Amino acid sequence: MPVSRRGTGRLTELEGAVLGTLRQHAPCTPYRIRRVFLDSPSPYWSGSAGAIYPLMLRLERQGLIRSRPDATGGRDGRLYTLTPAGTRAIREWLEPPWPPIVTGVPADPLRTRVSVLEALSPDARSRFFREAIAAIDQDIRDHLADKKRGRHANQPYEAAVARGALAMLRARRRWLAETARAVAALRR
Amino acid sequence: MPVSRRGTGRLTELEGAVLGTLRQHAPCTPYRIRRVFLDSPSPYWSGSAGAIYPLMLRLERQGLIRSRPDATGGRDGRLYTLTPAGTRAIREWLEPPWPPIVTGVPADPLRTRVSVLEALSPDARSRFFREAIAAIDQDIRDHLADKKRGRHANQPYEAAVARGALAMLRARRRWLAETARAVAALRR
DNA sequence: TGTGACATGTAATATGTTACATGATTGA
DNA sequence: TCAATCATGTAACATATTACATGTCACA
Repeated sequence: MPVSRRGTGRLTELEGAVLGTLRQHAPCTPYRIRRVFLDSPSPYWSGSAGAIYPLMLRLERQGLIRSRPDATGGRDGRLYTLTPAGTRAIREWLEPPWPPIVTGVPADPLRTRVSVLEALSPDARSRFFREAIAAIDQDIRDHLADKKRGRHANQPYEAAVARGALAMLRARRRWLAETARAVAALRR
Repeated sequence: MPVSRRGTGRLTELEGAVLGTLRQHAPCTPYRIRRVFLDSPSPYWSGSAGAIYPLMLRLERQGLIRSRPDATGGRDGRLYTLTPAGTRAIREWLEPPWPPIVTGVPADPLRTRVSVLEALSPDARSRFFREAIAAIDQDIRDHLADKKRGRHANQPYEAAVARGALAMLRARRRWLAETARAVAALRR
């Protein structure tokens, strides 16, 4: 699905993320931007070539970015930079007012599944919580390892983003553990 | 975007949510299911007709649901029920192992924006945090009002989902407030 | 010289959004 | 009787995914 509904005249989430990434790395190639998504710990940003290359062509046609030939790499490619209109578009995307999907409760596939959990046997339900908590714990460990390795030191916004991701993982873990207890109590 | 990448042989998020909702309300019309999405406090589930009707036709072709004519409504329509294969598909979708997008850090449009916040002036940054926190506070009030009104009383899983959504809103609010303070400190 | 990682794309496909058309029901 | 809402769809469109084709580079 087109996941991101476009507010009037506004950028989609992916467009905003691409322009924002370009702002930090310009001038750069589409692959450089893909790399940022591919290396991101969030599984949400796939960074697939079929998304990024066509998107950057569209943004250039819209006048938000500009490119020049790039000879330095092995193959021919293009180096992109923001235009003034692109910079304005980023600001408009960043600033309020936002569409409801921006500030509202974020989607959570585990929460969606819990709403259907009645469909499982009691044993399978216990297993659901056990495995989900284990998976989140693994994610938390990965995030902490990243942090220890000094990723984002001296990059206050990236560090804040990492703290935010960690906070969400922990809050979700807490909620799952509580819910597991509540569901186990139902059983009696 | 197709928001949900399909694990091998598995349902997408929307398919899982539709089958799960059907399970709770069967036999019912596609509109009944749309209604659940439309009434959901999460802005993620749009419940647009153009998503639901074609999706249910597909699910029927795949043998996961079955329909019969419905004369009770004003216009002709169809009443759907799950097939045994549909019930199995729900269980498979619910149970581990899950693709990374299920247990990983959920996407958060506000977090994405924070990673680009350098693009704003200090004043605009302050405004960003002020407005974002205000929007979340409003959401929290709405959720509490729903709760007070007794929505989901006696429905343990729905109640757990509501608690989860509230927990995420609060964790996000806390993170935003902390980040606002950290950013304000940078300014000096 | 062959293999795997890096890099630049394109094509076919799937699916969600927006917008529209249509009809029934309800209440002012 | 008019408007709004409920309800059932369809069609055009946008855009992300998967899979593929291709070329370069490092290095064994």
